[in-house]
Amino acid sequence: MSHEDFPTENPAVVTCGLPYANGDLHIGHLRGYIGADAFNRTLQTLGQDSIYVCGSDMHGTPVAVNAEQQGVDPEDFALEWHDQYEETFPKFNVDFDNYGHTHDETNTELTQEIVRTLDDEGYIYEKEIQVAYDPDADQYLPDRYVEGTCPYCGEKARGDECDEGCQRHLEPGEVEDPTSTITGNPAEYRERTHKFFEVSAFADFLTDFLDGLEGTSNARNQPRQWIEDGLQDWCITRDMDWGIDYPHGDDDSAGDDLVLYVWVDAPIEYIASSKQYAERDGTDAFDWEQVWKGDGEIVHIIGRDIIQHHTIFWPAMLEGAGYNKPRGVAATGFITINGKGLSTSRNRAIWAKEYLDEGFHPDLLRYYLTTTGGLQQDVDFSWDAFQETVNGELVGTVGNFWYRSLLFAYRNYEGTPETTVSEEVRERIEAAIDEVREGVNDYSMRGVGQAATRLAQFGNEYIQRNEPWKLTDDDPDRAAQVIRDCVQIAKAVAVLLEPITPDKAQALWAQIGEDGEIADAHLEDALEAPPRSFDEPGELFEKIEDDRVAELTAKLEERVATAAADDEGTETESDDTTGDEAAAMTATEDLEPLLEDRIGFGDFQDLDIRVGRIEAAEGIEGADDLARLEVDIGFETRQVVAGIKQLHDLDELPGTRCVLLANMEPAELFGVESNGMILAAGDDADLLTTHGDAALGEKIQ
RNA sequence: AGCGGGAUGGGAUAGCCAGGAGAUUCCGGCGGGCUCAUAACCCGCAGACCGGUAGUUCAAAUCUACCUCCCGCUACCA
Repeated sequence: MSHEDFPTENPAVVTCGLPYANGDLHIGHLRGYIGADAFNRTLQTLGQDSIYVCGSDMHGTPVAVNAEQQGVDPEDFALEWHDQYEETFPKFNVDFDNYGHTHDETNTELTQEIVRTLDDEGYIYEKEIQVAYDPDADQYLPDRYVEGTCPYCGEKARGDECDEGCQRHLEPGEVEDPTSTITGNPAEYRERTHKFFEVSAFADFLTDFLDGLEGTSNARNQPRQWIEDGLQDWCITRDMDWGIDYPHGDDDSAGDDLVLYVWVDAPIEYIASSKQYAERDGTDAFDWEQVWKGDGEIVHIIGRDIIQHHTIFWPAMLEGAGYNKPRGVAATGFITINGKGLSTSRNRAIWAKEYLDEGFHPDLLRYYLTTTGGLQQDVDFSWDAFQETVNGELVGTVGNFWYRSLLFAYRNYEGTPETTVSEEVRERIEAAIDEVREGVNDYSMRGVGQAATRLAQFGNEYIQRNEPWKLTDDDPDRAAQVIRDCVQIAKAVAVLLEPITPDKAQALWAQIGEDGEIADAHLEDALEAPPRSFDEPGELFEKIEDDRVAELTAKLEERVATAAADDEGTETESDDTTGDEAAAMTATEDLEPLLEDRIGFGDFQDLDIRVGRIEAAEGIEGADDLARLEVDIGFETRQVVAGIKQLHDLDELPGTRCVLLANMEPAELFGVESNGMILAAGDDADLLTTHGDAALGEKIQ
């Protein structure tokens, strides 16, 4: 089964994975939301009737537990994050038609209705399983909140997985000597009746479904294997208070305290949010039931960690409840920072708020995140690469073309020259429009962005090749023609780039004197003549300077290093299987506290630290600790005095590599001049050295 | 362990699904041009035997098998 290309006659719904109401947003999240936003905007420029909806994921154990730890109601806790998200998205031009949350009435009702239908259709059954229970806290413990001993390898294990030992998946009830991670007390097992959704009944359906599924290849291929391995039924209830209650039937004795597993109600928010939009907007404007129950185009853009939820559980639920299934699932890759995995606990991340606080325009990040790699690829973020993209493509190619064309047009014609677009340019723009169409149909936002950038590139080449500045006097007609073409290209670039950089495209739109919103423009408008006159244009993108990048990079690295140092302290704790926490605590307490005062990168740069090699070492007469060293730092050999006499065997030092602060003020100690400072750690003067091939004299940076 | 994704000039990235002239684009390097423009822009050059091995084919970066190295997933952890 293959789908008709976008745009279709049907309404479309685009969604992104729901943010889990439990923490700050970072660029890893943003990548998905921005990608989906750009996808939706592109569909709209194609003329597709399309909306973009999402909502906060409010339920689940992490929210419940974190709220409890803070002594607040889980709803209040989650709503606080929800509010923050809702405020943040517009700042990145992520324009949801509706943004709800899973705890609201619409979602609650819809979820219960769907579950009831699945129950009525016979897809849900009860089964007794062993569930850990904390008698002191008087509550059942979802798997992750139980720790104990792995029955297979004897290592410490979590309730669901032997994460430190044999990696085995553990069924409920398997962990030995269970303790509650909430109270630390021993837990006991109790038999509980839970509800299971018969996913296994949908194997054939899912196989067919995957055959026709559009999107990224990983979202199609991975689930196939799971189906082949045999689908297991899905436990869809939890022993918790926080969540959506299992809908009770009259004869139902089981699910008293049961709420639905968070992954049941989370994707239903896609439907609920669409419904809220339609009801707010009037069903005439958008028919949510057509999309979800009739002929509609449903596209989910998600992270690749939640593929199975969207390609197995979710379509099975939809099928079982008589709903329409997604047309496409696009699973994005991850974001890495400077080549290493993003880690929120280690503070290795670029936070949404942080990015904005640094004063960067959201469109820069939008462009970077959507065009740096394919949707499916992992994308590395570094301030260096960010600068390169912004300065090279947005400033140099797009911005410069926009500005030079419009400025020339303004100065010589006070707007658009009165002539028609040349055939060559019209065809080039049409080709770019086709590239956008192909891009979105291939779920390639990169392709969409590049179609626009390449058109700007053509514009630069075109204006250069025709040199209108030479023609204004010699051949005014020809000059007018060329500039007319350039203004058209500038307008076309704006239309094509709108899905990626909506703000900047709008600014250009205004500069060429167009009324209204460029977001309402269609691709074909790229070929429509711009208004006759416009005002003097301004520059839309500005360069990011090198020292700014250096500053940001240093800031990030310092932060990660600080977090890593903290982490090491805690890691010692958890790695220590004998559980000697007291020792670890003491070790940390002995350390000098970290300085609160931060220094700028400039301050760091003031330190000239070099790689050196100790050539000679001898004690200084009359001094207890001081030694006179000769250190080769490439350019020269320095004499330095260091307080390491009693801590090292001086005879063994020559030949040792070391690290020297070279621009230390000279000092005289015991009559010996010291011309630098050897770096060493702690009271034991553990000498710092290098571990690679750094040449003598190389700067530490 | 199984599975998924990746491995392309110094760096980064496209092409692979629909196999065909020694391969895209960006950054960097070298040389040139232009001066309308944000020291921008345009042109040219150098540079990769497309992770390894073996196949299929007239023809493979593109298909098949095996292998190596990264990243990730394996469902009652959102």
